[in-house]
Amino acid sequence: METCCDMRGFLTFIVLRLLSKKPMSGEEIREELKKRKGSKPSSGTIYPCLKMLAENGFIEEISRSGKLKRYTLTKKGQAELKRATRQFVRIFYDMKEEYR
Amino acid sequence: METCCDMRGFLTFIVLRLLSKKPMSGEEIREELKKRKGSKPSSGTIYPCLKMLAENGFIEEISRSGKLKRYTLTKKGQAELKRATRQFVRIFYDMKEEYR
DNA sequence: GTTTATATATCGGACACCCAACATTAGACC
DNA sequence: GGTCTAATGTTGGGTGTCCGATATATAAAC
Repeated sequence: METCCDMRGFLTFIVLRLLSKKPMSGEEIREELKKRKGSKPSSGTIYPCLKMLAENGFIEEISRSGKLKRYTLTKKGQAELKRATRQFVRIFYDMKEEYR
Repeated sequence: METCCDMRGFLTFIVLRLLSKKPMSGEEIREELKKRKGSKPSSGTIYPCLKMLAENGFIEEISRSGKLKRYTLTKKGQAELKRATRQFVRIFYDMKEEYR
């Protein structure tokens, strides 16, 4: 094994973050993740994730343009993102120095 | 479900980060994680993790004081941490604003 | 309306992550 | 040496995360 730290497990957090900035569709989120991570999550990853978030009231469909189904955060989703962000900062507060 | 984003999957990354700053033992790492996350990883979590990292040459035992077995990063571990940190920053570059 | 392309959705399974419980080791103290 | 305590180590299993393959829906092009 040449690498560790594959950084799984933050997909829902990243999705909430992206949707908090602007409404996005599954495809748009996949594209954004490709830019950031280098690899595009499969459709079998992103749509179940969106479905789960919607079913639990964190996000909701806001518009449909063409085939694109865009989501945005609900109040509950905003609260969850806030909570998760606090947690994130508590864990990684010393990452600050890495951003430059 | 009231929360999502449980932020699993970053344990090895966090461990490498901690060990890059100073040698630490399993117990010391558990304590530090309790401070940051609020919950202490179980011994069945931390020791297999350290074992895996050691077996793959990312960390090595550096000293033994009392029962404490302290580890530090190897060259390979430093390289992996650097790679993972780049990845992390690429994904979360826009978290910058959250640190204040 | 048929074909084509693209976005969305579902399903099964592989693997990773972590915990709880239990077992072992090593030093401290007598 | 014997006992106690704390750190380390091991095992089994539950759950989460993600992928690849497959299926469906939608709109555009013709």
